[in-house]
Amino acid sequence: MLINELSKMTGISVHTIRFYEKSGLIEGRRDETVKSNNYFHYDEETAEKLEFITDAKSVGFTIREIGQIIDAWYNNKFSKQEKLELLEQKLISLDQKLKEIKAMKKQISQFKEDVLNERC
Amino acid sequence: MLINELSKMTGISVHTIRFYEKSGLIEGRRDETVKSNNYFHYDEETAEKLEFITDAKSVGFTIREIGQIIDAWYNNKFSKQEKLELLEQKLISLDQKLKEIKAMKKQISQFKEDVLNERC
DNA sequence: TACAACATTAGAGTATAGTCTATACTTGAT
DNA sequence: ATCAAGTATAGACTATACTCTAATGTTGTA
Repeated sequence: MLINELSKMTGISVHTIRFYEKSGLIEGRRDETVKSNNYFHYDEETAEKLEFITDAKSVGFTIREIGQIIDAWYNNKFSKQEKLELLEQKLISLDQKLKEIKAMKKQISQFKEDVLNERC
Repeated sequence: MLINELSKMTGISVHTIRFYEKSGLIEGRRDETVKSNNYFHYDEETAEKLEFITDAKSVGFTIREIGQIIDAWYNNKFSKQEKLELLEQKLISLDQKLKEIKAMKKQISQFKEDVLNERC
């Protein structure tokens, strides 16, 4: 599919998709048999990656981190051992985030208590 | 205390503390009895706020959101009802983040499985 | 009194992650 | 053939959250 269809499928703007491509997160391929244009073609896997990017961004991963995770899964830039270590690190950082969020929930619940009881 | 002491106490740079002050998150007060300078003085509560800001940033709240939470707790810009609603909204958004992080953990665990079993 | 350390303000610079504009070419329906 | 809609590239612009510099004044200790 071309970029417009990919954009509609994923809800990510054409501009942003191009930005992700320049950032190395996804990669379209050109159809060498077509000489009249140099349009990029994208497959289902790219759509999957874009959905993953959306989810990964919302949990706070940066573009760079997301790129590493994608490389650890879809590509072969890393050895098996390197991939496993990288993914394990990300799992650890997610556990850390879980802890921080739970602590923040407690703090804000306490704020609510304080407001309810006119303690502030 | 003066800004340098506050900085050392909290581990936040003087520059960043000033940035937070300009952003309305904290507020020093001037000692009106001292005419020779216009130094700002900060209290323990400001140090607490800065610790809260650090925690709140790490769970992904923006400066604007953090400002609202601080206003809902330390100040009286909002009515009791408004404060409770704002804090409740933040609790809901934290629950949402928890869900997203748990889902992301599952996804990355699956990536790990795939790498282990050479499925990618 | 000298002077290093600290204070203030205004504004410039940086990094991240987009978002948009301009220019130019291609495609597909009428 | 025409023309709206789609595509590519380069680069400008924006928002957020810092981070730093310059200029200038103040404080406290030797």
